[in-house]
Amino acid sequence: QDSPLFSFINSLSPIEPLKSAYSGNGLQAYHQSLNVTSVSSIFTSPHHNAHKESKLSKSSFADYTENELCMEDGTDKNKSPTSSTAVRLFACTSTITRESHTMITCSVNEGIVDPPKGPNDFPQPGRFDSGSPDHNTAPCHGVSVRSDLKQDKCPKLETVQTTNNTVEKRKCLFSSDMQLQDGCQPAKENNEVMGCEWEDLVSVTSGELLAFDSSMDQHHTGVQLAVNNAESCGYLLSKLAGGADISDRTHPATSSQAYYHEMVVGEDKTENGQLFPEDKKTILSEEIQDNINEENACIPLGCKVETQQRGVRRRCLVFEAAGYSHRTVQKESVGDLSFSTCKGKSSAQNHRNPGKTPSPHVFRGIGLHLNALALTSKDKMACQDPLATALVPSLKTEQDVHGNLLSAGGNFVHSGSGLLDLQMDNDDCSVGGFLGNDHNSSQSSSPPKKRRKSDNGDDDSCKRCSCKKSKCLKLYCECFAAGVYCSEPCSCQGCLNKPIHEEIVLSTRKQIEFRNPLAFAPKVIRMSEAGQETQEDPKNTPASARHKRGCNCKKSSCLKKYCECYQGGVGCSNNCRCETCKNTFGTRDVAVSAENEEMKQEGDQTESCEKEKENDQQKANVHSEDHKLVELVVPITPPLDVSSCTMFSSSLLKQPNFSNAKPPRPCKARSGSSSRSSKASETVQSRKISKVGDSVFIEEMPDILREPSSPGIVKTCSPNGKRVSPPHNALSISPNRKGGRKLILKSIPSFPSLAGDTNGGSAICSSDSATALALGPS
DNA sequence: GAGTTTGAAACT
DNA sequence: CAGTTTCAAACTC
Ligand SMILES: [Zn+2]
Ligand SMILES: [Zn+2]
Ligand SMILES: [Zn+2]
Ligand SMILES: [Zn+2]
Ligand SMILES: [Zn+2]
Ligand SMILES: [Zn+2]
Repeated sequence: QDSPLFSFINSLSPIEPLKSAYSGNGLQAYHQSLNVTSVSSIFTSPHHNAHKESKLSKSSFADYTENELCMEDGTDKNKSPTSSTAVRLFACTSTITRESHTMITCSVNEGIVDPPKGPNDFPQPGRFDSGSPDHNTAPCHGVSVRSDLKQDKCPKLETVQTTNNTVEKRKCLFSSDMQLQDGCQPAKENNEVMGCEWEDLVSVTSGELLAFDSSMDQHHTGVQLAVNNAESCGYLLSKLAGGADISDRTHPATSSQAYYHEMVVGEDKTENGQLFPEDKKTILSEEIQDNINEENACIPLGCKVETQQRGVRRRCLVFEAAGYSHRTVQKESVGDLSFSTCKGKSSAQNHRNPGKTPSPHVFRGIGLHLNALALTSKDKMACQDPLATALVPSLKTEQDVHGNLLSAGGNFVHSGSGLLDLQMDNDDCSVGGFLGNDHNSSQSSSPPKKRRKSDNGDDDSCKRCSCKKSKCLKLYCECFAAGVYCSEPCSCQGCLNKPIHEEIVLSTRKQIEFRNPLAFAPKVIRMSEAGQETQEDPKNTPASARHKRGCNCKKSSCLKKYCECYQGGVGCSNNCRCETCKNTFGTRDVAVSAENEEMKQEGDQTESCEKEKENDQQKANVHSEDHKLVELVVPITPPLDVSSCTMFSSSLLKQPNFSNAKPPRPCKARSGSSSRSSKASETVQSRKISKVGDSVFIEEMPDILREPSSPGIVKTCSPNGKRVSPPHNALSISPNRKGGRKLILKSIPSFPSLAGDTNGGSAICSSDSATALALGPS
């Protein structure tokens, strides 16, 4: 048994020849061995098998073999339900891409994962089934289509490269897994400890997968599966290699995410790098958006999805993120729309798979995965889908788990993917613009339209870095920092942050990450919180977000983009060391703040403060309202300590990751973004604070994702980028504060946890090799 | 677009 | 960990 796995792994790098086809037999057998009856039943479901098989047959075979391997592994370890899923995934994957590697990995993971899940199995299966049947069929087609597309579009050369990449990726994945195993806590343990959580996770995953299926088609499903699988795989691997111990540590979730990322990333890269990119990317993005929108509805994917395999994967990734957005959207609903197209669409479409919808956002967001997951769960919950419901619980759990366990896993993932994604981002950027636009035009109706899309902006908007001495291999470079490769819009000199220098980029990234694990973690953490429950106000809960590391502003009073907090659209937290903080999104020491702030302003700092104040006021004058709001808010601000919250917020972490990836910011607000932001902000305002917070939050995420530019969240709003944007500020501010307070409580901390998670995740993701490093930390 | 300001990143 | 230098973005003009 083990031997097979090992062999499998070994073989991984090259492509393995698995032989068997993954046929149902394997699965069944597997199931039996596993014991998971319930699961088995689910998996067993003929439907799936049939579908899978059919799919598999269609697609690839090599993959299947892999599946077999997986199966075997699984059997060894036990697993079950998942296996079936995994199988599907594989099948899908295979078909979809050559990425079979990834698939393989996944399969492995799946095996592992499944077992633990046992309990969860039920849900999963159910979900699975629900989704799968219909979807499956469709997906298959989709897959085939994609293949065609790829072939057509991609030149042979590209294909070749891709393959190579894939292989490498595979390796990486493995390595990652390995690492994870080593570093990570064992799934088992977790399971035991958190049995519930674990289960939840699993279930969640399943749910997600299902959702994907429905919405996205097979591809998505495949992706999801892969993800799930990946997670499980990690265990397996660890077990196999290291033995149980490893598995114990690792978090399945984490592993999986990481993998997922990688896979996704890998694809993206390939596509991006090789293919082309933009067009496809754009398409993808669009598709994604569409999907997202549709997702809810369940849709479409096939066609759209087909277009780009990549897209699919991304979508998968997005999922998580999507969840986020979704949730928010849903909750907030309309208001959100303004944010991004997505929202609008979602609102329109939402129905079914709300969670998915968001995915597009996520997609851009990059880092969102983790968060997305969490959100997803919520979303799902919110969502009507049965799956969702089922998932919901699990989702939450997942979040917790992630946070707790894995933070690492989740986080890292993004990092790894980051680079890859980055490329995506570029596309995204543009896309981002379009997102709204495209979607709007075509799909949605939406709402808001986002504006113009493109019009404008996009083009310009997407400026990127203009590095001269860093070669774009240091954090000075926004592209690099965001985990993206430099692209056309960049005006950098001596740039090495390009796909062709992938090795260098990854190695450099690892180094930096090694020094500072949080380096690529999302800067801003958000909590979504769900709000749900929280409810303090009826409205919603706010979401809080804060800059992980806090700023150290001295002269900007945190009122300009010089301040990372402000730029990120979040208020300053206790982590900030700013002087004279006037961050419109919330000042530091809020709680204390009211009094303190006043004190400070008038008293101590008067000096600098005064000046600043004056300046601010001046601006304020312009914006006077804003300031006022802010002030008001300030008092409100509660005293939370973020710290406590933060750590915890593992879930947040996830998001951040994505966010981290952020954008290359590039885009300025200019057209699109600005409009967006403004809209968003407006919306927010109108809505109200509590929501506002969320909305803002959402905005941020999306923005980030979407546009690189937005980074600041646009918030900033100011289209020109000039400094202040009063109105916006005001709007945003209010939300923040309100949200901030509440949110803060929850989210704030993200920092550490995120970092940890992120790091780990990123490491893993990022590069295989690099990843390894990452694992350790968390 | 050039030049200044700014605070993070990098370095010591 | 603090202090300094380097850096590129944010901002100004
Ligand atoms: Zn650069
Ligand atoms: Zn660049
Ligand atoms: Zn560059
Ligand atoms: Zn600041
Ligand atoms: Zn700050
Ligand atoms: Zn501040």
